[in-house]
Amino acid sequence: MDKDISIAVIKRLPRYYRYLGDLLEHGITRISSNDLARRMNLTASQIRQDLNKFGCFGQQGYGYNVELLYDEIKSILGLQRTYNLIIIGGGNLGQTLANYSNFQKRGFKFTAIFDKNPRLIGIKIRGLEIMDISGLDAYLKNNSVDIAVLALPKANVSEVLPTLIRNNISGIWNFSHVDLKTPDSITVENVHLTDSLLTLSYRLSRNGKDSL
Amino acid sequence: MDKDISIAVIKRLPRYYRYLGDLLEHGITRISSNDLARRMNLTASQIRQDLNKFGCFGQQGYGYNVELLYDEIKSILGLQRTYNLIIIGGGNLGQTLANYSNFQKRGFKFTAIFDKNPRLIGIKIRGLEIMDISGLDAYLKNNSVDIAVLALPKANVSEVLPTLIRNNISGIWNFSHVDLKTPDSITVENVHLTDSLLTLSYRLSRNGKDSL
DNA sequence: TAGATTGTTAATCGATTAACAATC
DNA sequence: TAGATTGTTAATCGATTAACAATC
Repeated sequence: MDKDISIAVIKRLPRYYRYLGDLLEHGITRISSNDLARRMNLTASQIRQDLNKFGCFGQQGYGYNVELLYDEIKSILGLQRTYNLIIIGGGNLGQTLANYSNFQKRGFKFTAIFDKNPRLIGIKIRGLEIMDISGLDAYLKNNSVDIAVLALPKANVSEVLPTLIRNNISGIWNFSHVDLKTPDSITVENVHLTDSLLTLSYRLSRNGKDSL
Repeated sequence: MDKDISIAVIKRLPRYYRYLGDLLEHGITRISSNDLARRMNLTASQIRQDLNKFGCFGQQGYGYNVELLYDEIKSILGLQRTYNLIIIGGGNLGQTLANYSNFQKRGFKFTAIFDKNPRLIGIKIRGLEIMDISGLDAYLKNNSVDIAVLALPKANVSEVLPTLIRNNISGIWNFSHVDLKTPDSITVENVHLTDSLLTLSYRLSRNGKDSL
């Protein structure tokens, strides 16, 4: 359980997890770093280096036990527990995320949706009623919330961010197209869709497939 | 117009573009690498290195002209032209993306949406009627399409990917939770929401704010 | 002119790859 | 045992930071 794992490694972890899950589904019980590297388009060296940041999960002459490694990475990713999430912004994106079952399956539970638009308040999404944003502060005080999902226009972020900070939210999954200024105690993960699209157009106009 | 721009640099370009746009909006006409670095939480050195990969946009003793630099980066990102996009998958996510006006504003035009679900076919999203996926091949042959947006379950990707490849699509914006196997001529940009969320839970469970 | 700030070279830092002894 | 493959150290490669001469 080392400290100072680089971001590059962290970003590869979910991908390892995904590939190991696929292997499991296909009934493959063992895998060598070499074989996994070929499938994932990495080097075997890199895989062994990455995994050894967290422990010795393999066995010389054998490789890695898929199920064991899968469980280890699951635990490394913090998936042994569940998380309570609230969605700020009940528009298209907020509703789409609330409807997406894959998150729930992995232990991320949406417990509330907030919006300030009276037309949206009261609508039910997957059994969750969109609540008035004015109740956010009280909700945070009375419920255990781990992650706030920001799915609202960037112009409105400043209206809710102070409330989240004041209530010591642990994590923010930010879909708004701004970089948030938050205290160090809050972990922010950004999904900037527009940035992603511009990266694509850059590469299209240069015609290089320097993927990922 | 160098070759071999690293992915790290490419990923910073949209962020430069965004910050410069903000500066423009605030009527700021010049900026030094130092000032921009402070705002963006980068080093001045890195900014100058990044920009000089593409040209000499600054002036000693003065800094950078915001509008000029903004336009340069716009052009570097390939935003001097428009792109035609089709969305494969007319579910929640596909509809959300079609509704999102920011993309249109930057020159990304959605020209069609496809699905195989009879319940969705015929529904209009922003004036776009969801079409039967069986018409995809013909559509690609008769229309100029730059980017296909994959907003469908991973299980269904294999049903449409061959058609896209056969018709020489230039770019794929992939929201499906699989890594695509495509020829080098196709540029793929992945948005793996689940991976992003797992990255967040990893960091939450480790409690380190090694942001980005 | 003097001060500011770039473009660019050199130094440092970190991440990836290669190599190999240890060992299952 | 012999072969395979890990864990780990060393070598390489690339990206970031520092420094500074050039110059507006």
